[in-house]
Amino acid sequence: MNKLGDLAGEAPSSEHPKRSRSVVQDQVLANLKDALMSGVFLPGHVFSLRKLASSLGTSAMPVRESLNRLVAAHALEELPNGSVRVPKLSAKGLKEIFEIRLSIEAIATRIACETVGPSIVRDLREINDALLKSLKAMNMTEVLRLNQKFHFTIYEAADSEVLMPIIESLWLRCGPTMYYSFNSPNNLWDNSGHRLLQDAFKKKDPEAAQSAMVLDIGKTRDFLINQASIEQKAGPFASLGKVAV
Amino acid sequence: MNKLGDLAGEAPSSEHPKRSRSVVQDQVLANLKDALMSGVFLPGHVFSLRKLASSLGTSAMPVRESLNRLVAAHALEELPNGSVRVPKLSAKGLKEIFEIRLSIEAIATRIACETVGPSIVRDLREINDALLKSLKAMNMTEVLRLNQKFHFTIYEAADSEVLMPIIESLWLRCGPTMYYSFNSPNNLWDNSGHRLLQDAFKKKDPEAAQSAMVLDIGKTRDFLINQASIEQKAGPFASLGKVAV
DNA sequence: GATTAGTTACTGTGATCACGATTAGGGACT
DNA sequence: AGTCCCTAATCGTGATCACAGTAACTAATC
Repeated sequence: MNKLGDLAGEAPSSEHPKRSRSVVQDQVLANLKDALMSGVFLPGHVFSLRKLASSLGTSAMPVRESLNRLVAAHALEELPNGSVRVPKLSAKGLKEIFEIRLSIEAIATRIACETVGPSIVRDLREINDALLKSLKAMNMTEVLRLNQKFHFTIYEAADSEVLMPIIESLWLRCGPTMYYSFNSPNNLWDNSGHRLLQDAFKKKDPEAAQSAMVLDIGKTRDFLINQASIEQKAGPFASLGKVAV
Repeated sequence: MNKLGDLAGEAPSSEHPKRSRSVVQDQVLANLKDALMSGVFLPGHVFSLRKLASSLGTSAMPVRESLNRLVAAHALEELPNGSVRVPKLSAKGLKEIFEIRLSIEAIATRIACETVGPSIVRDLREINDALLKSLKAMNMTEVLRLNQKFHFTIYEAADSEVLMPIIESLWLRCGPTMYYSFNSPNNLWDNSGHRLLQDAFKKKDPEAAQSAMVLDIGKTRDFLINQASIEQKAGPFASLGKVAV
């Protein structure tokens, strides 16, 4: 499973590629973030600095700094020997994260609904239409990607440099687990939250938008908690072996 | 301004110092965090990798990783040329941070009051007594340190790996500005919030504790916002530079 | 055949260097 | 005296290396 993304696929032994500024580290970081959100790495996966570097076609330095940033954002956790891995969320930790997500994303939703223009209504509808189509095709990877896009379209509208990093960190933390759980068979996605959200933004009703977001996240949380208790043996919450990179 | 702390002051050219594991980076990071919270660096201060390294008696590597982590936590911000500096908070940014602090720390306070044992009452009283003493002596550095200890005693009691990193990040972001503002002459510290908090924990009343915390943070916010408008010319709120991503 | 000891490969860490870009400073010319 | 250009110092970045600790694997011994 080489090459996480389409990062400059040249051989490491080639001559100096034209790099203007620190694009390398940014690309590596973006790649890793995307991979985490998309469920490329399972919870518990341990990263190897040199292997990751060579698989990305770069040296260890940019990977070191990227992993360091993800550790600082608690998207990855540090092992006693200094290695980093994708955290295995306990049921308690998962519940905590969603508790905070409820509060923070509710605030962001209210602010967004208070300040944003009407163009967001169309954006949200388009995203949700695509989501429903992917849901019908049972393409859960795409469903999760579009769900993320739906939520972040709202949060970006809040235009807060304080809220956004917190929300991103929370999503990075529960992303791997979410991906894992929503790939299970008995998965029925409830779209009522998204509908209520669109209605609230159409009517520019911040209170309604806020409670709709609380409802939407609450449903996701309940599903995940339920899955956690089902998959307690083989799921990402138990001891699962490492996955080759 | 050499030597932030008492970090291994040996000459870099000496023989191998006995280092068991990655204590160096941890010490550097702890030093920088402490310095930020204590107001050693003013908002706008630009860091130089090599100078910081030599002033700390180490090489560039541990400093690089520490600064990187602080950037990831938004405690420092990245300039277009890759240098990092202490952010100059705009009045809007400061207001946002305190808005989130109100929500997050209120939750942490409620959880703490619900779960923690009675020993916290004594701890809080001791800290607040020392705070009042330092206040009488007009030792504002000590007051700020004890205020931080008071708050974090509560937050640590909530025992959450989700809330604590968020709270720490928020304090790191507004720390330099707080230190700067509270060193001003016309500063009267209102201790009523701390008193109400202690009462609430004594009676184990989570709701009262939560609203007392909201009150306490709100008072600090109002004072800071007021200071911001006073010092609009020369203070840390002056012409806010671009905010790099 | 099971256990233990020894060796080998691999881990992150810290230090150092080359590179390109940016910046500040000084000198010369108008 | 003011302005402009050139140079030198400094910046972060990416690559590479030595080191110490650890984990795993192999081989020898009981």
